[in-house]
Formats: sequence, C-alpha cells, structure tokens
Amino acid sequence: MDKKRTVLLWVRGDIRLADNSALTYAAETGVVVPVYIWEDGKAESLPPGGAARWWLQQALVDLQAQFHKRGCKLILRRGDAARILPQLAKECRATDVAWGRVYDPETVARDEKLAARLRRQKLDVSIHDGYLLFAPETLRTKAGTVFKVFTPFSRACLAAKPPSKPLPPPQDLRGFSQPIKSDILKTWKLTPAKAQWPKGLADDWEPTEQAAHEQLHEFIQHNLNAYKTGRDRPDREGTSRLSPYLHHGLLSPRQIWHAIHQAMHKPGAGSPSAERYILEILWREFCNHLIVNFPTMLDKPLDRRFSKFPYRASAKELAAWQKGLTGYPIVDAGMRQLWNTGWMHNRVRMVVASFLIKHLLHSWREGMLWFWDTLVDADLGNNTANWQWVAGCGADAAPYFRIFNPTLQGRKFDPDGTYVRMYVPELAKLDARYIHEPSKAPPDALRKAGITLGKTYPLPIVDHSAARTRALLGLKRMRADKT
DNA sequence: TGAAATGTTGGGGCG
DNA sequence: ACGCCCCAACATTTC
Repeated sequence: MDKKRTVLLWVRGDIRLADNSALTYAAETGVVVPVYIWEDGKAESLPPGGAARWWLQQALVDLQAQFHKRGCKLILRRGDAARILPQLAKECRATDVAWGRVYDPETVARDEKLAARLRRQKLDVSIHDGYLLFAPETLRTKAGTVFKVFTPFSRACLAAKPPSKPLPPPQDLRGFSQPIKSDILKTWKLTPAKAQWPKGLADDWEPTEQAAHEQLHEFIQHNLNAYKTGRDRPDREGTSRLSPYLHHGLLSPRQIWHAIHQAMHKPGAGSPSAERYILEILWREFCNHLIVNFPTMLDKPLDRRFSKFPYRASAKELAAWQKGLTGYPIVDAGMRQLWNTGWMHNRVRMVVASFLIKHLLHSWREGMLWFWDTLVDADLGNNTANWQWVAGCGADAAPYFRIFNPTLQGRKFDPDGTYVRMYVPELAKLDARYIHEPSKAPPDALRKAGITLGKTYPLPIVDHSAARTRALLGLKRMRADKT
C-alpha cells in the first residue's frame, strides 16, 4: 500500500465490503474515500422505484456502519456524478478513482466519458466488474453475433472460464484523515412517504450484507436440494429469495456461484436442483446482456411486429390488476404479495404478467413499470427482458399462444390454496376445491366462507375462455399483417 | 418455464 | 359371445 495515494471509491451497484473488486483495489492501493452519489435517478434509464429506494436507504445505513467500524467514512453526495466526482477528487487530493461497472445502457456511455474526463485530470481511473458473472461484450455465438436464445447462451457461460473466487472483505482500510463534507442520508428522502408501505417491507426484509449471507446459507442448507420442483411452489419457501440482495449488490453473483458449486460437491447435492438454480442466475446474465446489446428493448419490443399490436389501455382494468382485484385468486394473491412485501414468487410473476398482457391485452410496458416501482429486486435487465419474454416479443420468448389459465396454475402450484389464503384473506375460509375458482363455488360453500361475490370478493373481470380467444385472434392477426 | 382441442386405445357395462 | 357405446387415460396437434 502506498501512503501517498488516495483512492476515491465510487460505490454504485455494489453495496458490500466482501467480493468488491473496486474496494479491494482501493484498500491495496492507498487511503480509501468511499462515496455514494444519489443522482435522483437522473442518470439512469429509469429512476429507482419506491420499493428499491426503500431498500437502498436501509442498505446505505448498514454500509455506513460497516465502513465506520473500519475507520472509514462513507461520504454521501447528491447530484450529478459527472460534476461531483472531479470536485470531490480535488477535495481529498485523490490520485485514483475506482468504481464497479453498472450495466444500465444510459450510464454505460456516460461513465466512459466520465472516466476519460477524470483521466485528463491526471487521475488513475479503474473500472471493475462485479454486477455480472460474465461481461456482456465477451460472450458471442460462433458467428460472432449476440446470443438471442437462452440455451446456447447458457452453454457458452458454462464453457467459459469460470468466475474467479470471491474476494474476502479487505482486512484493513485506511480512511481519510480530514473531515469531508457529507450529506445526511435522511435528507435525501429515499423512502416513499406512503405510510404503510415501508412497514410491510421491513417485516419481510433485512437489507444488510450480513443478512444476505445468512439468507444464502439458509437457502443452500434447506431449499437447494429440492429447488427444481420447490421453486414452483408459492405456498412454500422453495426459492432463494436472494434477488434483492443480488440486485443491490449486497451479494455478488460470484459469491452465489461459488457457494452453490461448493455445496454441489457435498454428497447428494450435485443435483439437478443446483444446476437449475445456476441456470436461473444465468437468466439474469442473459437479460442484462440483452439490454446492453439491444438498448432499444427498454421501451420497444425486440420483435418489431409487436409495435403495431393494438394494446388496450383501460385505467380501470390496470388498477384492478395492480390492487389484486381481478377475481382470479392466484393473480390477486400475487399482486397483493407484491404490494405488501415488495416481492413476488417467480411462478406467480409469470402468471400475473401473462394475465395482464394476454387476458387484459395491456402492454407489457404497463406491467414492467408497476413492477419497477413495487419490487425491491427490480433489475433493469430482468424486468425488461422478462416482461418482453412473457409478451412474446422478447428474445427466446414464450410463444404468443402460450396463455396461462390462472385457475389451472393455481390448482397445480398452490393445491391447498395456502398461498391464496395468505394474501387474499377474504377467501381464507373457502374450501380448497373452490379456492382457485370462487365463481364456480356452490352458494352454500360461499355462504359458509362468508363470501359474497361481487361484494367481498370480485367476480372475474374477464372470462378466461373469452379472453383467451380474443388474445389468440389478435396475436394471430398481427402475425399475418405484413405491412 | 401451456392449454385446449382432437385423436387413439382399451377396459367394462350392457343389450 | 359379440358388438356397441361410454369414457377415462393417454398421446398428438393446434393455437
């Protein structure tokens, strides 16, 4: 370590101390001045949504404490990073600037310019990878094109040089000896004002780096072996629930990758389940590679035939979907889980997305924006690419004719209605035979459960079979239209 | 990482 | 005993 060097560490999508290449580099190079800059979402394609801002606020509180423990102060600044970084570099007489790469197409170009500008200021700029396992510019098909199909993409990942071992948190940090002006986190008002919301989020989540590791080990110990089938059951704890940690960088994909592979080498664990989980991590890579290479995806369908599709725009229907009042229990349970906890089970995400797009014929953008605001794990790549996937206009997309039957999906993956009962309490007492189709329940069963359809719980806002026919017809017509 | 319609088969009831 | 029908169970195809 060079006592004469001072590294300005720009903390971005990596709110953690362990396996943070930029931080390790900074610690090994000299005095570390970590800074988090709140740009009011102006630098990004989409400003972080409400739930994500709540998470960010909590995570920053923890990061501040972790740096403080190690004799280092996390500086907080608000405004344009392109203005703040050069200025702050002067303030602390920095010799170096380091940050972790972020893959929002809007910031990718901006960051390159920024790096060039800092270098002209005689600063040693280094940009480190960490948000993804594989850099988006490295993986290509044999023909040299960007992968648009998942399976060959995943094969290329598995054949590539495996991600390196995760780094331990730096042993000792040398903080800057003089005070540097810093904002007070609370004044940023990151947490949405809606009174109830943050409380619901706090009941379910602990946004700290330590909690991230506890969750990872909890998952590996209890749910990894049965992941292949368990992941589809919203009524159980079958998924990893790591997505918000991963998105905010409290955990790195490298740490997950290595923890899973380590677990696979234990007896009985080298299972299809572990492989399946790795594939899910690779879907995240795929989605992020897609938006980097096809940035128009953010607001336009990748398959341009869909740009002419006459999507409907009923504010009333959209609101019913958002509030979980569609009359389809599995859809309503999912939408209410999302609103109340900032997260939704993956299987149910597919069902509610299919419902909005194919049953209500609303644009995938409407759903994408709602998820963006309400999910604690909202990731630009995953959210964009997966909504397009469901709509049928994305890469390796679900065929246009795949329309989930919400009743059957409910019966199949929530057979006793446990999940529905948890989030749709007005149906809690209904017999399991009718829980996924209350409109078909005999009057007697409804009475016993204290349900008056259309009053205590809505009647289906669309008829499944009619909606299905309508969607198939519209999509078929679009495909036939060559103009 | 579907669902629904349609086709096929085979066992059992029954005249 | 036999053909006929019904229909569940499974397979195929179509959207």
